[in-house]
Amino acid sequence: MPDRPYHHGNLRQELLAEAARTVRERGAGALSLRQLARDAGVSHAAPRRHFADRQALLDALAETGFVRLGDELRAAAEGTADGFEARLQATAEAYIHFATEDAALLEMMFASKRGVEAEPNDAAYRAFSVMLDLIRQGQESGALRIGEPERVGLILFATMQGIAALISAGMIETDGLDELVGDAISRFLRGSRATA
Amino acid sequence: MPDRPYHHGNLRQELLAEAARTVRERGAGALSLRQLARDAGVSHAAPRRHFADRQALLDALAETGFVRLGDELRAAAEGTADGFEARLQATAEAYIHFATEDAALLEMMFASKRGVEAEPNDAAYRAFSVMLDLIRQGQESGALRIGEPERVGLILFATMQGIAALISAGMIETDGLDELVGDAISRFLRGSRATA
DNA sequence: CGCAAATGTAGTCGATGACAACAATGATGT
DNA sequence: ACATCATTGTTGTCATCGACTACATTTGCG
Repeated sequence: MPDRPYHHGNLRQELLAEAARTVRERGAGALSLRQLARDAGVSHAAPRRHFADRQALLDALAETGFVRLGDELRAAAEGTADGFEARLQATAEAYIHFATEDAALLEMMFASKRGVEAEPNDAAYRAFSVMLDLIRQGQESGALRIGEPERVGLILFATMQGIAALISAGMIETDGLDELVGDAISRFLRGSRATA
Repeated sequence: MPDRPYHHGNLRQELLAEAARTVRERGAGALSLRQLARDAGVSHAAPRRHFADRQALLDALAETGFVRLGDELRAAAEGTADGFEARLQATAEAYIHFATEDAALLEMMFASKRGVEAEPNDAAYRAFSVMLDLIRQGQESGALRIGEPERVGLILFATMQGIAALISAGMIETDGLDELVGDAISRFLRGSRATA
């Protein structure tokens, strides 16, 4: 039986992966650096070599969350070829899917940014830019007419995030969920294609 | 100099008030039962008589938050006499005001409900019912035509909460905020008064 | 080969939440 | 009045945690 080598080799990644698991299953509050260390089979101080403190771990987790969210949104948007409205719908569903699968993570992602001004190149912005691109595309195709893309995208993003929050809060039954999302989207579309 | 009496007399309320202050200024994570006890001038175990554990304190705080949010929304909705759209606008502004003044609390409020199915009579629902009433009123006045009030109210609520989340996350500059909210509202209105 | 940086370990400190046993106070019924 | 009992507060303790320091092992580079 091979004793574990002195150097783990991939500790940072393993810590992040296990942390993501814990957050998904038991929430961010249940996350303990020492417990992560035990799970990974290293000493209690080892995580410190990779994360200056607990918050740094949470921030890194939030960052990977935004990356993944951006990827999933983009995949949904680009994996649907049937025109603007269908793409928008698919993207919204992807967002809601993420939000239901990883409610605690999503909450952390937003919490991690409180009190920090947004940098135009971070993962959060790249996730948002999927919306932006979508909006621009809709405007070119004529499905959308009103407003600067920045603002319209923000409103769209907010709508999705708001629905996600209400789901997390248990204020929306998961039954009629797709229908609700579809309704919100088409309402947004109707409101955005009339002339101002 | 009067020694503090053995019984504080109003510990629960004082703990909640001080906790609200701490959450507002330094976030929910910075809240410690022992620190609260010190602030109130009682022993470290005294809070336990009023809150079974830390989470119970947070839950109570969230509850009072929903009560206050409901009150403020209702005051805004009812304190504006100039017709449906203005009322809607005022309510939205009240929501955003709450969200900017008490970002961490609002986040807590939603987090506290995760994994619990909504009860139709709790404070969260009463806050939401302000929206509901507003929607019904709008439909009677003819300003809104589409959809069951429940669903439309949910979408409206989600839109506000979403904008609030983006503000907390620093993704929305506070400059053009009122304008953005107004835009979101009128977009929602346009989308909801066209025929389905 | 040797040295420095990276990575992991052991030990410690102060703070915390939870709990138990005990004390003071106040309310209630007679 | 007063005995009794629930309420509310106190002291003491424990396990856990995050943060920090000093030290050990490994890896990689010159």
